[in-house]
Amino acid sequence: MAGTTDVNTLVQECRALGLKATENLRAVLAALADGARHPDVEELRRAVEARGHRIALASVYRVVAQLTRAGIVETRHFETGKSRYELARGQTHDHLVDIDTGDILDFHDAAMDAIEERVAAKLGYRIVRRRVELYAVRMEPRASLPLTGDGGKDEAT
Amino acid sequence: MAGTTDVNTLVQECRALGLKATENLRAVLAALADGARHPDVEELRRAVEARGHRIALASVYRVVAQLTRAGIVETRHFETGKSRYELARGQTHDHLVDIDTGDILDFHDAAMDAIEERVAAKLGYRIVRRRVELYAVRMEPRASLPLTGDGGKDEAT
DNA sequence: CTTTGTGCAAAGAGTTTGCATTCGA
DNA sequence: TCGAATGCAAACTCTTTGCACAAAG
Repeated sequence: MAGTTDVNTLVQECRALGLKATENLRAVLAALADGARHPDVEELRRAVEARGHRIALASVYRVVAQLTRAGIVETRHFETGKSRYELARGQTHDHLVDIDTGDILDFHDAAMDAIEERVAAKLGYRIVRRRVELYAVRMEPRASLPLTGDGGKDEAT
Repeated sequence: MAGTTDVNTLVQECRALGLKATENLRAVLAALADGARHPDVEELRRAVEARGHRIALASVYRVVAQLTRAGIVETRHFETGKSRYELARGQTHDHLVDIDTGDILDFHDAAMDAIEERVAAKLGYRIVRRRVELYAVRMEPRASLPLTGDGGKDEAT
């Protein structure tokens, strides 16, 4: 897992794709690799500057756009009006947004994919990309259920 | 189904909720009831003005916001950057977006709902709202499959 | 008559872009 | 050196808001 998010590896990928390994690029990748999971531009800029490197907001936009085109970053549009970014780990995944805290959990469920494909096929379509977002609240823990040790059971990363 | 989208009925609902039955409200409801399925503000304004009633863009925003609060309209945020609006028919439903044409098909699948709930429960959550969008392309029709009669099979309205 | 809705223009948020300068290969 | 990347500010798109006026109940 640490290898997947290794910054140097990501920079290599970028260079292989013809991008210049600039300080901005490195810093954005580093911030995405071990910062908050789904930062927006401002958070990303703060994360980069927290690493001691100044960057203009416009450059953050340009770098993430570039990385998105390269397939290294995914741009998400939740219902907040602003875009959020995350490293594209190979595994595609969906999101569950905790309405109360704003936390975003990643998950993946093969059966869900299968059903979606079946539904699309019935309509005569082949799925190219999907967006599944579950907006939810924590369930009241029942006394009979364990409280800890399963909260992050299916979460990615 | 025709009864559900009857404008007078919708206006009654609005009045019952304390909204004033203004010309703008009526015209927007009428445009939503029998115009394009998922108009954005501009399209909605054009549809209203095509009915011979002038309306300011700001008023379209205000009317749809009001109707959304009232639960009569649903505001959708696809990946285009602009909001789209539709009448909230009782049945909640998901969307399949035709990448090539921009067409939006509505569908609903109980099994999909069930799986989503199961996944959320496994993470310790109860779903409040969900957003499922499938971005897809038309399948090449195989010679062995019927061409007509199933394209719109599961579509709502 | 009072409350709510309306139009217009201005403001706001998020994002993109033109241009001169800097930097990586 | 040369093309790509950067910073800055201005521009752009979508949406909201303040205010004076009009209309609904």
